[in-house]
Amino acid sequence: MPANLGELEQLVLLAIARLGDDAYGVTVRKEIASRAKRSLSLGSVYTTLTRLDAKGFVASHLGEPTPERGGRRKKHFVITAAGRRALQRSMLAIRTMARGIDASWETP
Amino acid sequence: MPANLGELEQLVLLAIARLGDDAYGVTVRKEIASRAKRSLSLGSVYTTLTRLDAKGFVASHLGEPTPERGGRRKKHFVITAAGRRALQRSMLAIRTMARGIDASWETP
DNA sequence: TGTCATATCTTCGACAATGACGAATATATC
DNA sequence: GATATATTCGTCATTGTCGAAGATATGACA
Repeated sequence: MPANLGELEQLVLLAIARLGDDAYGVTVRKEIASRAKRSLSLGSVYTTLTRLDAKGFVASHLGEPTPERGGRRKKHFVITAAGRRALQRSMLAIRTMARGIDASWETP
Repeated sequence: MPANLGELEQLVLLAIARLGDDAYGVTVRKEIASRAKRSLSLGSVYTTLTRLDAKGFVASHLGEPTPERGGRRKKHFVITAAGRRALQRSMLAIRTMARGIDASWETP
């Protein structure tokens, strides 16, 4: 069970790490849009979130209803230890391949 | 047609960049195995190579038969300008998301 | 000198995993 | 109830992965 991560899975995992407590569907999507300059539908985000959960790479818990104009309760996500390892492995693979080629591939 | 790259596509592209003149199915596979510590079948490599070609991210040309113990002719690959751009975009997205989180995600 | 065995490489065919949406559904507040 | 906020569903496209089949050089040898 090698459990490799797809590109979007990596982005979502990173967004969660970056958002800390405030990581849930809508904010994850926003973070990816603004940071990675990549727009995707909420459906895509949730699908990925659900799959990461199924693989044990993230854990979730429902938040309490917030006073801000009602609406359904938020489902917050955090990265698990396994998710952290998987992400590090993925990123290391890419970095290792990229290191030492042309300067333009290096981390700026 | 946003043309995002999958994770394996990124690795294959990087392997080609790294191999220079000597990039073809077998060597690409070896490079990924030894560098990225990721083993995959030749079939997987060729499938990816073919798809990248179809998208115009790599170009190919057949090499002359080499004297070394016969065998079919090699199909050499090089990255195109479009491929280079796509790869840079992909890597930038990940890097931008990764930057500034916990120190453990940073480029070592 | 033909043709066969074998080493090298690439192509095929099939199916699993990921990516991506839009529409449907749930649930707080006012 | 109306509406804003969030998540789940159903579906299809793209990417990832193989194993097996096909192609083609060379070397051996009858």
